[in-house]
Amino acid sequence: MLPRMDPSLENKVAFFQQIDACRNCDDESDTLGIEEQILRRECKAFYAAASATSAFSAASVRSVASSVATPAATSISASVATSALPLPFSGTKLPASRTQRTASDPIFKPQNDELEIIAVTPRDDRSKEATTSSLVHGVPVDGSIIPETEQQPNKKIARQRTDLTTRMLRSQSDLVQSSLPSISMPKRKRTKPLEMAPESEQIFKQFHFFYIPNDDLNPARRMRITKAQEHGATWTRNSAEATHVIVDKGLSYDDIKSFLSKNIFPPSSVLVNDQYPIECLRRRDIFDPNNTVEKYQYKVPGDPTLTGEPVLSRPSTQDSDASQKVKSRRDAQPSTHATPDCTQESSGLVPSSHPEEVQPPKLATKPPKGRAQTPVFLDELTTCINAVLDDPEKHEYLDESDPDTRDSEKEGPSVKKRSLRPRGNDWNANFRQDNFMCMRGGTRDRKPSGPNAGTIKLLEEMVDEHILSDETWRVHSYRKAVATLRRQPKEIKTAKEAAALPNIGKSLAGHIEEIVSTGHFRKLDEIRREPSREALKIFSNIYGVGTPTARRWVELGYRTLDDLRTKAKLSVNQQVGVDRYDDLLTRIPRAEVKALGDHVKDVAAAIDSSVELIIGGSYRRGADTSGDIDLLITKDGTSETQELVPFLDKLVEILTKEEFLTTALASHRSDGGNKWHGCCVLPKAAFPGPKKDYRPIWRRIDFLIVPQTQIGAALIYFTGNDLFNRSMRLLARKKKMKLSHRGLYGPGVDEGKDERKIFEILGVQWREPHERWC
DNA sequence: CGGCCAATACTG
DNA sequence: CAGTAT
DNA sequence: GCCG
Repeated sequence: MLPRMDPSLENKVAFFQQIDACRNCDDESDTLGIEEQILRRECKAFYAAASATSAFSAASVRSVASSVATPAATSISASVATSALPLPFSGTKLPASRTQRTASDPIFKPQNDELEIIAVTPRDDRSKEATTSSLVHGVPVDGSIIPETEQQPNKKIARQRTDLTTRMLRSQSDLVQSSLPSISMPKRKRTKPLEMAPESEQIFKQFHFFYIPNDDLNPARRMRITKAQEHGATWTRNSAEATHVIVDKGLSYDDIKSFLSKNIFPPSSVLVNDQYPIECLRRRDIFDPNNTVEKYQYKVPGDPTLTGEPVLSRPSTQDSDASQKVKSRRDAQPSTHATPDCTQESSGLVPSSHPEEVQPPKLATKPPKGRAQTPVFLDELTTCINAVLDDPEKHEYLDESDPDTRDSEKEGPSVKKRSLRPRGNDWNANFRQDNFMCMRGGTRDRKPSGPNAGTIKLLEEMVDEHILSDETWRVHSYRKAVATLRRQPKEIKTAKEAAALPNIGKSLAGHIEEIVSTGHFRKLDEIRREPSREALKIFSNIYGVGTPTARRWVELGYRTLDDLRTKAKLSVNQQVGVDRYDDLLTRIPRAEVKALGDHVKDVAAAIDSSVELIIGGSYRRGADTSGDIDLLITKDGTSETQELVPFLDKLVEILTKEEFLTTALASHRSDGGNKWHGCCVLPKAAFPGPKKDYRPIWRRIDFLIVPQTQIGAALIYFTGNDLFNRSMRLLARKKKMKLSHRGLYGPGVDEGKDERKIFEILGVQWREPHERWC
């Protein structure tokens, strides 16, 4: 699944780049624990009064915290509030996308949406999904499980919220009294006068920061406010003139939405967390918080614009579940769950009813300097696993220690900031005309811009070569270096300059200087000169062939696929890989993935209408094209894989018989065997164009049977992306737990059914499938 | 120096 | 067990 | 390859 999503070399490169980015996540994940703890501690303190029971187990605290972010009970009202929000967030996606996509889909299956299934978060099918989601992944999921967890927490939340509201209002009223928007500070005992930073560092000049809570009672916040003021910011208590709304750590969107809706904030204002100003200072630049690859780093937890979904449906936990699950809609229909409203075409509603909010195209970046003035909605693209990504050091400075140190901390340890390239899923591009670089309908795109674009380009090409050479760690280092380079605001010209940057050592620094000064990268040119290189690339793209085998063949003198066909001894799988070389390397349009999935679902329903099929992989993440199709098969009430084996056998048998499946690549499902790998082709009947033009393209397809008790973990695993998975697993390990496709295990922990709970237990903020691109 | 990009399952 | 794939 |  994940790995194969990018058969082509180019894609591989991109893939690795992503990995790199995620790696950071991983790195940071270590610290996540700390961060989390700090956050929770603060959160707890903040809501102290509200908390009835003081003695919470760590787990309890965690769940409370997470539920705070997504109280189900408030889902409906939340949506309303959200829609009414004056704040323009980025990313909200337009409704139109669905229609567009569908319409343009070449392989659209005319058949009704009957067997809906895919729970995915694809915006295209959003409406449907929402409707069907009721069943959700598993289980009584929505219905039973979630409710429980939410129930309790909600009450607390309510209390907390009240408190918060009070505080916010309080400051608000203060404001009224002292109409002085700017410089006047609340009556705060200012220990020390502001020590204004030099003019050159007054990066916040002309910006008005509105804090939530808008007071400086909290020492940490006071420091942040002071710091901001020293750099030119105006602390405003008038929401109407706010350019930035800075939300304290520990507060989720749900906590503040009612406040937001009760006050007027200019549509151009930006909603960010308390980390944003700090990062601006560090970078000495007002960058677009939505355009950082830091994923959610500067967003408020639960900010509807985070998810790519329409604001409308965002809120409840329920819908999130909905998005993940798939259901066989025929029966699902009646399903339940309330909130028909939400489910009700979010896509349709959103557009028409609240086009405005959704609208604000570019507000994230402030008017003045932001050099990275990319449209806000970009943030969706850059979304990633941020679960794991906070820079601990920074936080620590902020929260508990001397704020000054953070400034000095500029370069050093801050390796984290990585700017991911704007991944372009065309849906993002489509849904608004003012798009830009996201052209590309295939996969990720590369960003040629930037002061170091030229250098980056060559380094990335070298990465490709190193990948082929199987120099894993070198690739790793290059990627990190490229990431660092990518976020440099100025061109790095000398080795000295380069070496001063994190992740760039002596060696790479030299290469960088060479590239900048000569325009060439000799090592790259040399490697490229090797005639065997091309063959190596071709061979390693064959299914079933890795770099060792590819290299071996090259050494044997083979150079073309024909050489292999005639001279090499191929394994069964490799034979298929060679025979269908082009097919298997061809990306699968989203529409086809759906069509293929629908077909399987139809057959599956005929065998056993109670099984559920969920298309995972990149499709579930909303990708425009996929490298293969991953189908998760589960059924209510199952607790062991075995229980589904008969079904899988039957399914494969039928699909093979009707020639949907063309070949099996791995099917030994002896004991724990829980999967089937093979190839399939879209039935001619489903081909949209003239039948004579129909040409079956073999597609890689995987079936994975999963007992309902493990569907949550399986969904995580099969949704990826791999980087995301790795960071999750790493995090689990750091927390003395183990995460696999079967579940999350650890002392007192054994969760496999509920995807969301796994996130919770790990202390990772929930991320919709489409937010799991790293 | 050793770690860094995991955790497993199937093929041969 | 090495290699490949997920 | 970089980092600790």
